[in-house]
Amino acid sequence: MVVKPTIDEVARLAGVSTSTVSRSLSGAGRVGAETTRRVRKVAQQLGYAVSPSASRLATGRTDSIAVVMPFIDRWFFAEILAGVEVALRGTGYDLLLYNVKDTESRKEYFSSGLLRKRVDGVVLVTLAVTKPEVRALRALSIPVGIVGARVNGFHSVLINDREAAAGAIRHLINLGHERIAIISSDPDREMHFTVPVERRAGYLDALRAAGITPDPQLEVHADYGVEGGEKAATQLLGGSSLPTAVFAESDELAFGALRAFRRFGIQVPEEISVVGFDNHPMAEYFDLTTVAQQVRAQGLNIACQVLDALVSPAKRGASQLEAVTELVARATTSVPRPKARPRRGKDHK
Amino acid sequence: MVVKPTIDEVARLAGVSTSTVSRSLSGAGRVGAETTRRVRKVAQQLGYAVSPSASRLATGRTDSIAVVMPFIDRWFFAEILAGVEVALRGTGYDLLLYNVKDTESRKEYFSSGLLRKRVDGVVLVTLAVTKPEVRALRALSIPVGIVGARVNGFHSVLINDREAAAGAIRHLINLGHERIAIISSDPDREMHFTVPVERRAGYLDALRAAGITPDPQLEVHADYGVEGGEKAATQLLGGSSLPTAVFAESDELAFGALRAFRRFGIQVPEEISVVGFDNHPMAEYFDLTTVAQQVRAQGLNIACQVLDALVSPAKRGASQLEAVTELVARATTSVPRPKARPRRGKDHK
DNA sequence: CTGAAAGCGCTTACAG
DNA sequence: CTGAAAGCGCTTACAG
Repeated sequence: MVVKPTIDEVARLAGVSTSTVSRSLSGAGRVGAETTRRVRKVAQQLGYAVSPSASRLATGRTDSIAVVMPFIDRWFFAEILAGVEVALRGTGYDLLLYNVKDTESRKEYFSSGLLRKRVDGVVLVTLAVTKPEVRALRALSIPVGIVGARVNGFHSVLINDREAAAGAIRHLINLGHERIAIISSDPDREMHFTVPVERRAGYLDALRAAGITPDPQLEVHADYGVEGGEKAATQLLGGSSLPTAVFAESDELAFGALRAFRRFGIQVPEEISVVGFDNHPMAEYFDLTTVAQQVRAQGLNIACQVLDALVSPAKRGASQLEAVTELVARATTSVPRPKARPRRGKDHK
Repeated sequence: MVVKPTIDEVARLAGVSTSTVSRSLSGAGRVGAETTRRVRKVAQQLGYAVSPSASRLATGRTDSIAVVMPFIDRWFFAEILAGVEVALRGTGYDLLLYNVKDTESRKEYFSSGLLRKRVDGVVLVTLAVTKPEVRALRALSIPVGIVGARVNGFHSVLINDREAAAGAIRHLINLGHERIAIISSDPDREMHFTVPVERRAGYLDALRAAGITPDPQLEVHADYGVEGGEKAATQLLGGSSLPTAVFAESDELAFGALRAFRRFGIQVPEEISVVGFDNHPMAEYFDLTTVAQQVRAQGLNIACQVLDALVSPAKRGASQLEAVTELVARATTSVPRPKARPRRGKDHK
């Protein structure tokens, strides 16, 4: 009825003090059951809602969690966000979304203390935070969770990118491949993501462990997304000696590679094997062999860690979790074709 | 330095009153340039940040915008969200993300006045709000924007789904198709999305306008996503008479259909044409003919409308915008194969 | 241009 | 179990 019912209205109509109204509504206990019921009913009828601002000022809490990520419309990030949201739902915490892209906006973002007094906890997604940023975050003295990296004192969840990538390569090696190419995103980007670095390291690890000398010619960089993968794969095809298998840093790059191969009439997996990473929803569509990780679960997990730290600040030790990965062998990988005479340099040219 | 610098500290060190500190920091003017500079410097050194809660309580504003959507990890929604975020960035408004799924949580959500006193504006994404929900939103008396629907008094941005779908069908009809199937998502879902209804209506419009009698046999429903499309297309193939073209309500469904056809050895577009809707990033990959819409731009747009209403509440008339769509003809559509004798019922059986 | 003071709407010791 | 009152940290008329 009333446009802006106040706590005093409720108190008056319920015949109690505002203190009692507050206690009844917050369920803080120590209020008679009958009184509580009456107050709640009046509040309901009036459509009274506690003012979050006032409540926050009085308690010092913000009941909000910030999710900070460099992208929000890329599959991985949207998935993480969805996981965090699920964890927060029903807890009473609001989810504040922040997008920080370039290094510049990040600097401003973290140093300006934008987060200060604004949230009770932070979830960072795949942000390779710099030293000063870590310091700024620590100064907030609130729980910080981070997906895809490990930082001392922060909660974290991540996969072992390096080992998982190595596993993918071993899968190829076990099949008999020796000339294995890698399509990875450019690590020299401003964001300093660790994924390209780690997955490439795993690639090298596995090769070396098998006594295979990595061939720099078989390494190509790609821009983000399917088109990037297609371009990179095409570049690979232009090289002086062709690989028998390709490891793409992400499924999206792998999809692009598949397209390039199809376009050039190269049979997968007969002529070339392809393995991706992530188990993107479309991976099954393409029957792509890949390394599966549970992205959404990671989002859920990190949010739970932060929430938990908020509830019981006692346990000072920030938990560091590792999410499992699993090689999913599908139809884009097989044994290399039996020592086919290299067609090129023989029949033509 | 200080863990929790207060405004009084700043005032003392700057040798002014807290009022002046407040005015200097908010840039509300009427403060000497020199004073402002000094105050700002002190605040900076102390690492002082205004408390949003206190500020909000004092001003009555929340400087926050809520984005409410039924999904957050689906392409369309993530894209909208990204657009909204871009619009909000740098404006000082926080972006609160809410996910309401089933009807039940929605009822609770809107009626409980969770939004009340919590945000200055709301963006609803593809939520076919019910009458009571509209009422609850109106009662908030804050600007409301809605993507994908039109509601009296609310700002909106949407595409003409019906007409755009009809355009896609006309494209097929112009090519010579008459037996055109439709794969649409089930409109009887709890969320009451209008998209399936509208796009199907456009499909029927175009058929009728061309004097083609719609064949219920050519209508199939699909679950969300690629797999849903694949299943639906397969179902279509099992029908008694085959279509020469298929219109999928979304590109994702179309991708699934493409896969089904490939799996059954049916050539696209030679044997069957396929047209999707959305121009999903992967549409180009599949060379899919589709109806393009600018999703991110719609998110940006609706946020701008809401922001604008916040700045100048004078203009009471909520703006209703229509985003343009465009048929992108690619390689999955062509003229139907020349009156091939229906193979089935002749050679076998 | 600047300051003293009231007030925003809650929560929470402190008494009872 | 309940109430009166202080206080959370700002902003903003109101005076000057």
